[in-house]
Amino acid sequence: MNKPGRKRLAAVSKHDGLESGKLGELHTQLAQKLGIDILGRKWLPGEILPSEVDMANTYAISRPAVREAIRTLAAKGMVEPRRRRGTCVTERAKWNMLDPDVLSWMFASKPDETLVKNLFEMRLILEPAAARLAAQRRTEAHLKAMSDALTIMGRETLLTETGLQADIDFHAALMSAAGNEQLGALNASIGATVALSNRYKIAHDILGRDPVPAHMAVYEAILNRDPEEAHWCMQYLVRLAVKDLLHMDAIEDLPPEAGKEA
Amino acid sequence: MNKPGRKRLAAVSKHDGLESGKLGELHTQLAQKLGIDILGRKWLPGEILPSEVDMANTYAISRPAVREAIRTLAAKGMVEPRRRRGTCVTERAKWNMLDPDVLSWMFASKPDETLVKNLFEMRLILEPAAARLAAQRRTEAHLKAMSDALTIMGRETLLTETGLQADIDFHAALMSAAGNEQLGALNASIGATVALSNRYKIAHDILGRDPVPAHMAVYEAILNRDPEEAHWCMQYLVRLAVKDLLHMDAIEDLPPEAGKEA
DNA sequence: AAATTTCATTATGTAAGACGAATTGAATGG
DNA sequence: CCATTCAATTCGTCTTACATAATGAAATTT
Repeated sequence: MNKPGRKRLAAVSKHDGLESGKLGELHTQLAQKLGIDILGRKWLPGEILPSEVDMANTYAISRPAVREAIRTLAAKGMVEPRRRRGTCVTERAKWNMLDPDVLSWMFASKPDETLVKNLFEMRLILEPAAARLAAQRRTEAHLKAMSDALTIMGRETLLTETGLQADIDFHAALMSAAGNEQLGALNASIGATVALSNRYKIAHDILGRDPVPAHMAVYEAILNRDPEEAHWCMQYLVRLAVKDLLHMDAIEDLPPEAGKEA
Repeated sequence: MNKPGRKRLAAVSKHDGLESGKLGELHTQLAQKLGIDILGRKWLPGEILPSEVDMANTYAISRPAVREAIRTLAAKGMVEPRRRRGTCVTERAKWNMLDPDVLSWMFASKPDETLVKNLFEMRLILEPAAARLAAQRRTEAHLKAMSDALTIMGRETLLTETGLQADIDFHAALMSAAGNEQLGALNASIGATVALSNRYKIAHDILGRDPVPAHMAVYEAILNRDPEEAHWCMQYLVRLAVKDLLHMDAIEDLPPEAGKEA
């Protein structure tokens, strides 16, 4: 089966090899390619990937480079190398679906609507709770970070890269203010959603409503140490994003808005 | 500075080298050791780890092994190798605090009470919401998995390894029934907490109350497709665990129980 | 004939040595 | 004093070789 004729060349093989341009290290490129392929169901759980030497030949890179790529995927729970058997794709339940890399690979492989809905569902559960905690635990530094982000958002809108980053920073500062490192680890996924929804709006030219007021309301509730208000305002904010992005008034199966009226 | 005298020997260096016994691969051992050290604050964010060759000499292993270990840590966001600068420990906010390995390293480095509190705080936010979703999305397969787990729990109690596993399985089945893959990725952390609290109880010989009734209540609410009831019952269940493990009636800063009476 | 043991195969795990490339920092020159 | 150049350091990569363990088939024994 294996054609032994094809000698490994200088890492520049136009059609199936990896680019040697400014795309990062080789092992990173391969990890990315494999990750995207696995998430895109080109390799299914339980299947065995080609052996390291095969891959090295296929992509015209060295075996250590292949191994490091596999090591990366293994660290994210996606593959499991074992002697003599080869490297096996693990069951989906073991994958770190919230890892920033894995998330980006998911977006790259299939911009699935389910993924977006799942992420917003998660935000709708987490962020209001985080806001509630933040209202009670925030320090001056957190307030300043959030306030600064709001200022930039107001000045730059979401059309500029810095404005978009400010939006992300706002949510990051809030998660940090919640004072729970483990909860804070979910910020990466939230940031991805924020970026996604904003980029979508820009791409489809739906400037829509000004995002600052809703953020400001959250900020003030946290400033005033009002947990309930913070919770409600954040829920409102996320629901707005859902409405804009998914054209849904609410995510099914999640409880409707709390008692308060808009 | 470098002492060139010490030649790298056959991977068995009693005092500072890595064991060559049945502790897994060398790169895994090193990743583990470095991970624990970093989480234990022996290396602080911003600091540069020893160069790859230095480490290879120190632990009497090969450079590829060192590199694979570093690759593992990099995949979890804990270090960032760069040419000429060396491998730098990243800021804590970038670490995947919910990664199973990272969690286990945290437990190994410092059984911090804050960590336990953080994890239960997260459970108290996530699991009731997940139960609510599960009540609306569960399939027969999910019900069977949960029911089976309950049966085993009732038979084995939490004193046996299988009984403990059944408890974990119950929560895993519930998270799966919630029908959100991203949310489901948090199950690893929840499982760690469940295991932790049960092992703690066994170690301190607090058999305490029978855990089955509370679980059964959650199960029945999900069986009956009653989201509110499921939410409440799960919140009650987690609160019980908090009370047993942390001797606290409630986690501060989180809202008190809903309207219902026990 | 069935079960056990043995052994060769195969893929990952590890080692050693060399070179490439990029970035940092110091030395040099304007 | 600033800019440029250059050299040293460290990660990134390649190559080759051997070790190790697990698999499956063959051979032996019961």
